[in-house]
Amino acid sequence: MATARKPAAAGSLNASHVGATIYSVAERAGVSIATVSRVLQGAGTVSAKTTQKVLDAVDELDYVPLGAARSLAVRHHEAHGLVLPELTGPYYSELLMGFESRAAELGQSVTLMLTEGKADIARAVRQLATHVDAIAVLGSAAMPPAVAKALHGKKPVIIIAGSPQEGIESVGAENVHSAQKLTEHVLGHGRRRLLFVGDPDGAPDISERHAGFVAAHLARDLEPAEPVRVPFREGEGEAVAERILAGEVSADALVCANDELALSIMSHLQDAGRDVPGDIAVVGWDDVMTSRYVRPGMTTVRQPVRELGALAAERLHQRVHGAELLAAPRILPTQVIIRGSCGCAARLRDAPPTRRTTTSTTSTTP
Amino acid sequence: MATARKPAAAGSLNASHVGATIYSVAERAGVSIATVSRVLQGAGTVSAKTTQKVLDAVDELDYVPLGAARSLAVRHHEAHGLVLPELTGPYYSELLMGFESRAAELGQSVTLMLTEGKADIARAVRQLATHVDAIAVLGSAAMPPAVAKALHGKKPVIIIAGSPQEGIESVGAENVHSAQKLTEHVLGHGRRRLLFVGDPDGAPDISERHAGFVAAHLARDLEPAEPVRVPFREGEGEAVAERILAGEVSADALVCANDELALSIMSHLQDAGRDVPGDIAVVGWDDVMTSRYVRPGMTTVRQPVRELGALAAERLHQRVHGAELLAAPRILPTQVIIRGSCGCAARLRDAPPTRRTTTSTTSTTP
DNA sequence: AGGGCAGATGTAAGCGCTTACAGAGCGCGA
DNA sequence: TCGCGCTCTGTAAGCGCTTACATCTGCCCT
Repeated sequence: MATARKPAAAGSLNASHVGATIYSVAERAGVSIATVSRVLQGAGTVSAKTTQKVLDAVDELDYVPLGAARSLAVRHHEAHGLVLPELTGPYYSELLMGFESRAAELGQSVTLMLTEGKADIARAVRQLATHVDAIAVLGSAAMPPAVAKALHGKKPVIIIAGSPQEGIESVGAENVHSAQKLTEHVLGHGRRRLLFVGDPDGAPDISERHAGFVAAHLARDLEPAEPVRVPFREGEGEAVAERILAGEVSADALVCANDELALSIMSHLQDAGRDVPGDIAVVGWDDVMTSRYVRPGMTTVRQPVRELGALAAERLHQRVHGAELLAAPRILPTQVIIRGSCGCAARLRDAPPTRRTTTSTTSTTP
Repeated sequence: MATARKPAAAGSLNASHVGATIYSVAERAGVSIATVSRVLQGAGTVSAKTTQKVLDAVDELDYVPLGAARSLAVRHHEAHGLVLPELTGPYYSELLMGFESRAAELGQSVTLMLTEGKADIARAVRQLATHVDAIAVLGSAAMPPAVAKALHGKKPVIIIAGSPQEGIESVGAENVHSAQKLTEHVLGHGRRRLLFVGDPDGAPDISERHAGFVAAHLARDLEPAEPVRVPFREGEGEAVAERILAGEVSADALVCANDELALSIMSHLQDAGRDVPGDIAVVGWDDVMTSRYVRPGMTTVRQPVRELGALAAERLHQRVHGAELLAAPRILPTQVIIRGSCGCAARLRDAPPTRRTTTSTTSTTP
């Protein structure tokens, strides 16, 4: 009879209880484990009759292969890691969806790690690295460079929307150019006391947006004001609104680092009786769902977030399979979405996939 | 010299290039692989001096253990699978955050799978099962019972917010009771032509909410109207609003299956000049961020979604470590959040963590 | 009829790690 | 001084799978 290295202790009773192995399946089908493996991997040639016998055995035993054993043998985890700060708001979720979807198409599973709330991120990343073939990290996810260093060279790493680092691949959405366009648009409404709300030092993409904000001013020989440095958190909007209402800062337009902030500020200003955009214009970034529902509609910038995630998964996969590291970051174009909050004639509402847009671009930096 | 079963082909050149193994670390530290393992696992007793030698070697070689090998040896993946339909809206993200966070605390990594867009879900779940110790599935994620069956018994499975199935553990948020309370509240405003918007057959929790809606009517000897069966998708709100505006259906209050739907409908009705809640009240479910920003604020129900995720991770972990299957579903209490859209005196805005609430409860069904 | 060949299957050697068990070295009490 | 029991370390046997290679059938061709 077939090989029987494994006495399979539980074999005599309910073999499927603890878990059938390739041995039990082979035994049941009356073939060798090599044949079972061949049938399951679809590799090699196995006669139709034998194939059926094996499949039947698999079925009867409810055989679920042990991934670890396969991974060890083929030396591939067939899994990608994704490191994000957290998941509030649509940005990260979209990214994750794009990533998961492409990874799945490529036959890779995705292991997610959230950094927020974790005490020892370096340790967590190292841990993650033991289970996956490659890792994508969101730029702002606080990943100590040391860890990146340790990982890089061992496993492919890609940075999403972060500052490109020597020897590590990056993908991101265009920021500077579109921020400049957006700012120019606001300036075009005759506003002159614009304020950038958000912390340019907080995250690489915010920094780029601020750069665009500054560039738009310089292009018109205007002096850009100092940014109002606040973190993202929703609550911050209130604080900013208070300062404006109290007259501590004066402005006729706010260019916010993201929609959450913009929405919160606008809402507070309106509650206090201010007219948006009459008294003050407010624009955001991200085009979250709420931005379509508020009155006036929020003028903002839409990023191809899902595509970004998919691209990261794709590149990781290619790298795992031998592709060379791409030195230049891949930059995806964004879209400026004009609604009413910037001072444009308010329209009642946009059809969800708004088209009244300006496209600002660039792909793969020169 | 120490064991050298492995000639470690690349050993002579840059050993860390392809990846150091426990053998190369052992060799470099001048100890056996068992000692290296002991140091890394923190198991057994190893002298301080030896420990340091090993740690140094690990550092110098940038050693990252191969998770698969460990998993194979210990017969544990130390990973939990989570199956969700998709990730739009805050619900799934919150759930995922709660799940990931608790799992991480327990030392488990999480592998995410999204069913939306996948052709062969059964195959995907099977695939997932090969890499994880246990799986949590969102109730409405279309997971063929056959798959559940195959998995159950082999690996612990838990259903989140789904219809409990014999032999499979479940966790969920309370629906019936809070839906009844919410409906009663609306009836309390004198409304009599309430409409339930959403498809009770679409998902188990919607069905429960509808049951509460019906119960509230029966408690007052009122006849509940037939539900307006529409899927969740944001676009559907418009269609419903059109039907109301066209007079095809008449109602003075809408009890919607979730906030997305409620918000969309309310927005369309307002655009058409209808007064909410004056002409018609609208209430939702989930307490998404937007519900705090719209005017009037959306009256809704808040679920402890994050806790739900954490609980699922926790139970899975316990089950993996031998805990018995819990027969009764664990039900977490929810909170009815009263704002203006139900007809209550509109207030300008709520402090984000609104407190003007009714708490509706129950834990672990009798 | 015999040789050759291709297709089907089996054999066995790992993949890198954990861990039971055994052994070595050492201090200490009798 | 000897022996006992520690503590620390090494040996080696797997964990369940993949896969190169060997083997065994038939079957066709000459």
